[in-house]
Amino acid sequence: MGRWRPDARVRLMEAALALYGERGYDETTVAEIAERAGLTKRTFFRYFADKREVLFWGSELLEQQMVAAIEAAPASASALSMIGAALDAAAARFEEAREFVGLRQRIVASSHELQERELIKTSKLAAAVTAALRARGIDDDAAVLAARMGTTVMHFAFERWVDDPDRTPFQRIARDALARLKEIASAG
Amino acid sequence: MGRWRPDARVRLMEAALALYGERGYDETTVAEIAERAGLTKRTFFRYFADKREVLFWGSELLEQQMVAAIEAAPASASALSMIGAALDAAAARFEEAREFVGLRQRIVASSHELQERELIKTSKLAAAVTAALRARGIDDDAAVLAARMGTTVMHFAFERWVDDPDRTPFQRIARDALARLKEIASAG
DNA sequence: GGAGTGATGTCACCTGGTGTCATCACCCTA
DNA sequence: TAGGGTGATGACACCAGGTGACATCACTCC
Repeated sequence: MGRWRPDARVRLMEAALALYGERGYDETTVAEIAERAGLTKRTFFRYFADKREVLFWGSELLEQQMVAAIEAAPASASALSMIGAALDAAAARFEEAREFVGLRQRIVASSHELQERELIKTSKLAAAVTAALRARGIDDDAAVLAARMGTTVMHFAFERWVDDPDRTPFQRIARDALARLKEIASAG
Repeated sequence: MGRWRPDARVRLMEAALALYGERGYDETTVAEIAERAGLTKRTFFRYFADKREVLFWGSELLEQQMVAAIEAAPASASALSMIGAALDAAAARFEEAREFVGLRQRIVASSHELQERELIKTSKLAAAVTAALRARGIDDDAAVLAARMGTTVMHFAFERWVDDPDRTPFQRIARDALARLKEIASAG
């Protein structure tokens, strides 16, 4: 076997992405992924907690960048304008990996199990954003609510962005969505 | 065995709730639940799609009642005021089953797997609310965003409500939270 | 060149989940 | 009142995800 060959994690990710894409998530076996990567089922589970997690590697990076954007916002910024900055950071990350993100999204959308995992990742992201907002002096309740509005807008914009034939930049879609959300909230 | 004894589904639910509460979700086996209910593992899976689903029986009812509240809202109502009505409906449901809801919540909070399932149920609820808003003439984007704001507020209020020593009514907590959300959105 | 170390393989095992068929309780009808 | 039909359940075999324990290999460093 490919013992000791480097990049086991990356090989496993690529194998999983390929197989999930080719024949579907449910129809793919962990043993098959491992075989394609020249490894063993046991080794797969040493790198990824479960069969789903392999698709969400890198979500911490998005989280970190959004948090960093909030930390870097001007002192006078309101909660929602810091959310706007975080969304800009997300935009940069999405744009730079557009095709990967698109494939990944199609796979996730095809499986109930994967959507569950996606939702809890979003929830974790919201928690991180909440903490970042609190660190910037936003009070607890407002931090929670603003962070959730942020992930709502991100999710909404993401869905529009991934299969937009015009390839409108994520940043623009997200900004419009955020503006729309404010409008709806104010009109109530 | 208790063949033919009625209420198999209810017996399974009660057994599951009891065992999850006593010894934890992960430490409970489906075979054990079935045994406690006087049934078989195979029968458990005839009533519930999986080990998690047994805790979410009745979530369709909440959905229906919130949708009904939107359908019954006055013609002049804004998207967010219809969300308010839906939250009132949710409040009624929560209050009438407070202790069950609390136990269930503690169990869900203890397990990652169960939180995932909870999140996808919330997402399904948001989709139903979105459809109801659209049926009331709210445009697509606004319906999606308002519905998500609604589940955000519901979730936020729910967390405060379940372990509030003062037993403040859910309705009041939710209304305050909705007001707070509007305030944050407007201040941005 | 040999000891140590960390990544991998091997194997056994548990549990969630499903397909298939037998079996039982109950109802209906002659 | 016997017998057939029907739907719920049991029994059994099986697959895949996931884990613990231990052996084994490649590589490094002395």
